[in-house]
Amino acid sequence: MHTFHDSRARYLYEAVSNGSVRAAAEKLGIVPSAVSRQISLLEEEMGVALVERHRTGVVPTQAGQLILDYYRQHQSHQHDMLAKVDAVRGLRSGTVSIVSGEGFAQELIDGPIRQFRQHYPNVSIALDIYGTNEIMRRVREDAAEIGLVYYAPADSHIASRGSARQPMHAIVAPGHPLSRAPHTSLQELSQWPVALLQGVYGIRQLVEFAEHAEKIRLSPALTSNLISVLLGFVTTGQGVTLLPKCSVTTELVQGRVLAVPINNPALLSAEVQLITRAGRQLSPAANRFLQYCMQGMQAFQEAA
Amino acid sequence: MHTFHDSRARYLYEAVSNGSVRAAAEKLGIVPSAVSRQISLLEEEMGVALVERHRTGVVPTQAGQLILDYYRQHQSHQHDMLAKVDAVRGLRSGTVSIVSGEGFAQELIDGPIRQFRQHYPNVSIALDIYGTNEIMRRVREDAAEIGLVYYAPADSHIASRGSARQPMHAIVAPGHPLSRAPHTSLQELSQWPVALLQGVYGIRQLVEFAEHAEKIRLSPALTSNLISVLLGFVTTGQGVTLLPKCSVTTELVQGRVLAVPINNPALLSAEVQLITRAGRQLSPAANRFLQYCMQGMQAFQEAA
DNA sequence: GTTTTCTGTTCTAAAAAACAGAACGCTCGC
DNA sequence: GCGAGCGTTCTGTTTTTTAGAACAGAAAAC
Repeated sequence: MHTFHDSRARYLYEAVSNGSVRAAAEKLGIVPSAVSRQISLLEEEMGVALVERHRTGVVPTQAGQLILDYYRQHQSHQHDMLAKVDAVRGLRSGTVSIVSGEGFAQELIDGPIRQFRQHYPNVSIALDIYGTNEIMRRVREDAAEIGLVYYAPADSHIASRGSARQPMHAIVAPGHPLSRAPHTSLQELSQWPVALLQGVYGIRQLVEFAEHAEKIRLSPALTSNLISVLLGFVTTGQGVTLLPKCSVTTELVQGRVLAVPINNPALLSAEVQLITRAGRQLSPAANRFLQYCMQGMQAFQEAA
Repeated sequence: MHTFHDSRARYLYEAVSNGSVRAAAEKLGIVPSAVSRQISLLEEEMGVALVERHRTGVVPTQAGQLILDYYRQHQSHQHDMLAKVDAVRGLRSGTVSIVSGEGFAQELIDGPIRQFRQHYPNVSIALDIYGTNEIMRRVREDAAEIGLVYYAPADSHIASRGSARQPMHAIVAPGHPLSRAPHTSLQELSQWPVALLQGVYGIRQLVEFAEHAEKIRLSPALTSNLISVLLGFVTTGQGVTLLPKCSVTTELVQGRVLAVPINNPALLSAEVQLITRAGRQLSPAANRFLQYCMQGMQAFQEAA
């Protein structure tokens, strides 16, 4: 028995459904001889008669009935599958996976994610928080489709799909001596106890780059892997930390902290990068989400 | 979206399963470009990318994965269907439907049906008992595949697939005056009370034909639609009945009745007919059962 | 840095499959 | 007998699929 051709089963189905080969041919928009031939070929392949030929038309044999039952079920399954694919294509289904640094999570959730979910409520979003290196690795290895990262190291496997300037600021408590200053400098900051992220984070790496450029060394009084820990250090009046504004938007509007610009070329020109793996074909959902992110970043940059 | 080609889904499946287009091509015994092209066509039809092309091979997208899931399930269903068809073809499944007169049921069950069931235990047999006219109608209208009928009227829609001489006998009880006679005649029978089947039965119609030919009228003391009723009339010593031997085999071997030949051309040349609808393509099972019936009839005729 | 060696893809011509159209055989009912 | 309906068969034509070579890209080996 050779391979079964489902297209031929359709001819059998139409012939039996419409009662005759000629009626099936008319419905299918082809000539009766083609229908007859395909049914004959199917019978040849199956090694058994599938229809009885009468003067009045055709009726299925036992074997033919089995194929018809199969064909109807098959059509149903195919229809279901096509609906699922169409849902993915039409962004009525699917998942978009994002990895970002902790500092962007709040902005993402309150901005692009909220908007995207309003338009495509059935698309699931996976947002995972990691350090810079892990973000790069996950995007590179397709564990996530989209990455949002600060101070991304150059990587030929990674493509930047957009960026926004996010200058580093000194984050201080409202009563702090620096809170009134219009701007500050690394030199000035070195006089205060400083809390910084761990070295695996891009924010920290950028700070170290600036330190190196200015030949100034900030001795961190506290390091952590969570921004909220640094903010606790600041809000309790123990010192300052260095973060982009977007990482502390909530605390800024609440007045719990203040952000003071830092006069340093590297820190001023710092950017947040929207990345994907180079050459990757993103899912329709991820592609659309990317557009929302780029719009959000543009708006954020204009507002700043 | 055009019609979905399952054959193309196979190329997608093999490409993903084997990790690369080239490996799929080798497994399928075709050239990689053909696989690549078919996948591209499928993507074009679906309007969405189905695989991501990497240096190392291909991996499915979300939409591609949906098609793969569908394809695996589809393959399973197709396999099941093919197994069922193969079972019908190999007589490991299916049904053969038979209609016969009451007089042949016992012979059928103890002969062809028993043998057929030994060889093909998984084929179901439907044996229904009707009068001659109803048997002819059911075979003609495909309500049954095979008919076994006595004194079948000519019918262009009905094809005789075999026949056996079954002379009509006078059935009498052991103590009856006729029981010792080597043969009898219609004339002689008219002297006794007679039990006959209803007019719709071929046996009765044959008797009436013989009556007409000899200008003798048997006035039936009892008519019934069941042979067992006639036999009850006979075994209780109330009179005689007219039946072929095969209708009373059980009672003959038990000695409960005796069969006396009747000197009448029509009754002597009576035949049982094995019939199917003319031009009908019988199922494999019915075809085989027909062979068993023909063998059985031949053996019965030789024994008689 | 260059070459090699894997990917998948594209292109044109050839092979295969499906189809169109006419003619045929058959059966029924007129 | 004859027309009308059915499925089938046959012979070209059209469409679809495949073969084969050449190409582009990227990683690994030289």
